[in-house]
Amino acid sequence: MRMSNLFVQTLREFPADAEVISHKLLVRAGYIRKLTNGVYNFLPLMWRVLKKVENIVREEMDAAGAQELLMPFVQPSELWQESGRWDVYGKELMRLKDRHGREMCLGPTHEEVITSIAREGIRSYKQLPVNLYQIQSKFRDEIRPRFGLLRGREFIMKDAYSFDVDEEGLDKSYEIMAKAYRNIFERCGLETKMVQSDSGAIGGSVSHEFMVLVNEEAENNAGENDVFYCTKCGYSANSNHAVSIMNEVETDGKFTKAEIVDTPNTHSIEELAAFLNIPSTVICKALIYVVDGKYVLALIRGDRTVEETKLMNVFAGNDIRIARNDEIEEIMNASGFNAVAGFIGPKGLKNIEIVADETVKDLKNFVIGCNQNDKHLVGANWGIDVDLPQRIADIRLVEENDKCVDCGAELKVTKGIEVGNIFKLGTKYSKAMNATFTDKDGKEKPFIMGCYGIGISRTAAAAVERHHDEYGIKWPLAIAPYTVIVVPVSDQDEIQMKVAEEIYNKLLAKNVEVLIDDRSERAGVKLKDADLIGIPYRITVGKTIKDNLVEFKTRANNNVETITPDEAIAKILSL
RNA sequence: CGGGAUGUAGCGCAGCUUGGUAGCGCACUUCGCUUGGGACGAAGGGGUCGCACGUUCGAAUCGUGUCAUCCCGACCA
Repeated sequence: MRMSNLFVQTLREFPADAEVISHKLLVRAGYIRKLTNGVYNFLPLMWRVLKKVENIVREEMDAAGAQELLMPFVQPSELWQESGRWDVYGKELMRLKDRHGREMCLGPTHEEVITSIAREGIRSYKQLPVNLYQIQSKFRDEIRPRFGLLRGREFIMKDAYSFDVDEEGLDKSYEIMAKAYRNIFERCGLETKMVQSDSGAIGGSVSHEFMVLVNEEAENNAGENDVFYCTKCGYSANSNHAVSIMNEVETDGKFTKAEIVDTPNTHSIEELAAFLNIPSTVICKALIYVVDGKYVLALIRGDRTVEETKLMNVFAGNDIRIARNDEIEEIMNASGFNAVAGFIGPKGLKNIEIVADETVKDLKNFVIGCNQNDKHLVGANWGIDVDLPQRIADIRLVEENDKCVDCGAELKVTKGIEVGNIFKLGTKYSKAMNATFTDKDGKEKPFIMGCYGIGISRTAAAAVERHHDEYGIKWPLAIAPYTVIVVPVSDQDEIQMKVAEEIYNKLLAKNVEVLIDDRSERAGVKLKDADLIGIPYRITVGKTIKDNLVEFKTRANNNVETITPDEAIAKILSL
């Protein structure tokens, strides 16, 4: 391709509305252009990159025995009613009505559709196992789209679904996918970590995410997830799922008798601890949440943080948020109190589910809210002054330097970009949608399902996050839009142009994806653009051509060699 | 959904306080000159100042509303 013909517009400056580096660079280098909030045009260079990623995904999925198909982007509400998700998916599901008033939605994922395909097409265990996948645009009406391609509303995704006769088969399918995913990301030039994760709204039991770890110190860190990992064994998990063994702390408050004391204006644990001159570890914190519209009181040790996903899962919920002040008022009124946040306790509260984190079990002579403003109960003990809730669970966020549950070594945290995930769905959808097959024993059984996603556009953006420098993108070879760019320094120089054209034509003849910068621009412009766009290799034909030498630059490490044109061609052909 | 900010040419911005009919840099067109790290000169083209209503002789500028975009928060009581 000739640069003079290539549809690309590089910008001298970064776009004002971009925050993270992949977004800034992809816009500035002319790969993408925003159409509206969270929705982007993929321009020719970007489309080449996306096709590269797609093809790697295709090859590995096909090699793993999966079969590609394509399902509709618009789906009828009836299927979602069947699975039960029409009412629980929330506002992320883009709903619309057709001209007859029938409710439809834009597909955010395709469990329902694939399940309907399976129940019509698969009758016998002899047809199993099977794994079907597609690569397609998805739409999720995100609360807050951001970070360019990393969290858009419309994005390209590969979603695969496996069907097995039993759990054993699912385990096998799951393993095959995990292996395929490792191959895919490795081929894309991305180092990933497979971490345990919450299974979320999709449902099911076991799930893992593939995270591209990003540098904690990087400015405008694009990693939206916290990943806890063991420094010794292989344990790693998303913060919404991570567990740990905690370090020992002081849990005896040493208050000799239980009494209600004045604690004016101590709205936070820090203020309360400072006022009473005690460590936060002898305070029992009480937080009111709303899970699927129902009130929940969560108790946790004062130095610890509630992990909302874990809390939500205790109640098998779909939605969780902290209660608003007016809701707290409502609860208090219903129980005959008037305390505000900061002074809440479990004792005497009505019509509320109470759950305690494991951290509060061992508290002795501790401090806890008593539903009276500006007062706390000190010297409290479970069973004497306050009842220990029936429901005790791990609802806490793991912290750095907690210990690994598998080996006892220290846990560390890092930021990650989730580029893929794999789920064991089990029979969640097949049962709900009555999707069954006839097994060997002649009985009807629901399919045992798994689902497996890869964000194609996000993977490309993550590659930019990981591979760039101050001058621009450094595409990994496998997903670069072009392999090499030939740059004649001066289009006035006949010899330079002639040699550049020769190199270009020889590479073209060998089916190399090659660009030639034949524009009548000054050298600086052409070289800056080549760096910005991030083509892995550059062959620069300049003055030294009179000695039959060109410059060969490797963008990944910015190494420069001076070699002959034939040597340069040979290097490219040997890649 | 709450809080903050911003909407002026394709991109990045100034002008607004103190109303008088729009400007700068990049990009674009033509000519000249230049060609190893985003040159230079000359001449051009391009904007209902997000939109609506209001105040005024007169609104990019003041007021009200609305839409859009970006950031922060969705949180530890």
